[in-house]
Amino acid sequence: MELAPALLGLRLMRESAEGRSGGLIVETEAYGGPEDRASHARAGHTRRTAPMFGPPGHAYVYLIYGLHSCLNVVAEAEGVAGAVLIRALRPVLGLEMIRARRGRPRDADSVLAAGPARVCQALAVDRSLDGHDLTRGEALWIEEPGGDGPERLLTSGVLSGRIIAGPRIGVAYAGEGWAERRWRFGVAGDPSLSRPFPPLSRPSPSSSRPDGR
DNA sequence: CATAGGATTTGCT
DNA sequence: GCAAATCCTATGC
Repeated sequence: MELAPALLGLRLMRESAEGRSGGLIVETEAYGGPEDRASHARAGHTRRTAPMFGPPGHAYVYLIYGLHSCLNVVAEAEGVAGAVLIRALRPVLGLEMIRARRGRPRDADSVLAAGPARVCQALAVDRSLDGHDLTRGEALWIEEPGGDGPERLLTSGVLSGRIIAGPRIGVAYAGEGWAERRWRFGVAGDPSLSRPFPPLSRPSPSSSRPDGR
């Protein structure tokens, strides 16, 4: 859980035959172990979820709806299930490449990786990278954003106080309070968020319907 | 062994 | 706003 907000502002990098591309992590979601009814690990240690129980800092990449890949960073010590879904990036490197992979020439740069499956398509991440070590700086890795440019605006100092939390997306089925937990984190106001965060509201019976979808 | 459904995106109504 | 696309895991008989 602590890892999810900590990843905000870091750079996710990809090196492939086409060259290097990457972006700043601006939205994440935390998933727990078997006790978390919204987590893939709810079914325990299976072939598919094995990376979630593996060493931290490795990737857990799965296929959803038969066509989209999603990337997680394994979060807990080996043997303990937990992972952080990368829900959105702000693209900063290899824009041409990213645009070509996405195949949507008319989209604004900011939305090219605004969504967990878009992140994977933008950086050409698929299940061949399932279990990949993200700490070694090869093929796919996470690093501190150095240098200058717009990235500096997202480094930790400025970032603190700009992190917002909300309920996780698409887990209404979980019930028992797991669906309501605010384990989705994002950089407030960032143009690359996958969708808005619901306003933090006092229960006002008649007026609103804080949906989340 | 059969089947239901999903941590999503897109395009059309 | 709604449904399709499409694979594979998990679950139940």
